[in-house]
Amino acid sequence: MKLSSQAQAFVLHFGEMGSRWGFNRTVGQMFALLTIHNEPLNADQLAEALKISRGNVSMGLKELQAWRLIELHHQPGDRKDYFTAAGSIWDLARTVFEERRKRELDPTLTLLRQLLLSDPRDQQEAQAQEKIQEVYSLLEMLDQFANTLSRLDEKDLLKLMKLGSGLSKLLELKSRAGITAKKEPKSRKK
Amino acid sequence: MKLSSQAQAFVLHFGEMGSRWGFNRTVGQMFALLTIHNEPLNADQLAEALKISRGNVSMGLKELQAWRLIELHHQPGDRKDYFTAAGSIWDLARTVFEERRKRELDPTLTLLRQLLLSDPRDQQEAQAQEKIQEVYSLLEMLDQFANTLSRLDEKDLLKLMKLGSGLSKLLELKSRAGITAKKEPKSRKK
DNA sequence: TAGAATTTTCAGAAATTTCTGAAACTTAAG
DNA sequence: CTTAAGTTTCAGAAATTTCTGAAAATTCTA
Repeated sequence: MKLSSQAQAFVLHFGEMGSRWGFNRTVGQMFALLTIHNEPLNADQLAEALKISRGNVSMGLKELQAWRLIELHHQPGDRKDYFTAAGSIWDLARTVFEERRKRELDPTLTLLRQLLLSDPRDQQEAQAQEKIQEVYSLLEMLDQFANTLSRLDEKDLLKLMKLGSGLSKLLELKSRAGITAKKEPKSRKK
Repeated sequence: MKLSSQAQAFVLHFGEMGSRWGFNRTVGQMFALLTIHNEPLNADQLAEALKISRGNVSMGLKELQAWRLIELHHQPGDRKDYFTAAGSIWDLARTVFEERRKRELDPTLTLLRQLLLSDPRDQQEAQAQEKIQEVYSLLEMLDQFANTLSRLDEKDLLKLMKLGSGLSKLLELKSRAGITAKKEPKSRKK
């Protein structure tokens, strides 16, 4: 396994960025490598290509599986486990997005929900709780929105992201849309 | 400065989540505290409330300023620097969003752009570059979209996030919208 | 069932990040 | 000026995270 300088740079960069994206350097590198490499790779190949220990590869693969970013394959007549990136670039991006939502939002929502249960003992606490409520409402909405985006199919997602400044125009339209939509009985069922 | 157990929990949690959101524990705590506390706080108060060193507070404040999340105030007749969260919860969320986009996307886009310049030497490299192109296109679009969202005013943003499953319906409408919009000359100027 | 091939685990080493606190620096007041 | 109040800096200590590699566990083959 020799990496072209292109691949090398790509892999190293993803290693560096890894921490910002939620995993550590070697996990980032492994993911990057599995992403640009078309053929499945086994643990030894990864260890060799990235010059890291076999044990580290094993842990990294476990983590990438927890992220649902890679999948296991087998080559006929070979007992080794081979891995590839799980799906297209789009699939991967979507998965990262969903996983990050889970990890970055859910625990906070749970805590805030809890904090909002008990009622404030004094003025001071009342004000704090108000703020907590604001933070909660916002994060809750964000979470819902992220959810909505996750559910869009690729076509719609693409359409949405390509809208650019057309988005606000579309939103303006929105209030009228309900009416407009009703006015257009286009297709009945389905 | 004594924190209610509510505030305590809020602050500690933001400390723990900090790393996932892009800053370290104490910076997360400082930010949380400035967010729920309505009055401006000075460095000594922060250090005392969070039981961390004065030096650490100074560094943390610098970082929060780099994130544009806090602002400096002065109390008449007091030479100390006082800080508050910069704006409403919405403002803060928006700022975090923008800063994260900068830190998580921009460096990668820059690198990938660069990698795409040189042309592949062999089959292997060609395939890798294809993948890199795919990743680039996706991240570029994501970046644009994040940009678009950042520019929306609060009203529109709220509308959009509240759409839920209405979003895909609105998108369906989109193709027709261009026409519809032109057909409605509603208001001329302003 | 033995043993060979492969993967996983995990204690401690190495690397990295965060934090402290004393000293240096800055600014305003007297 | 000189001094006092306040802030920043930064070397090294402490804490945390990551990584290694040998041993244990698992799985397949014969």
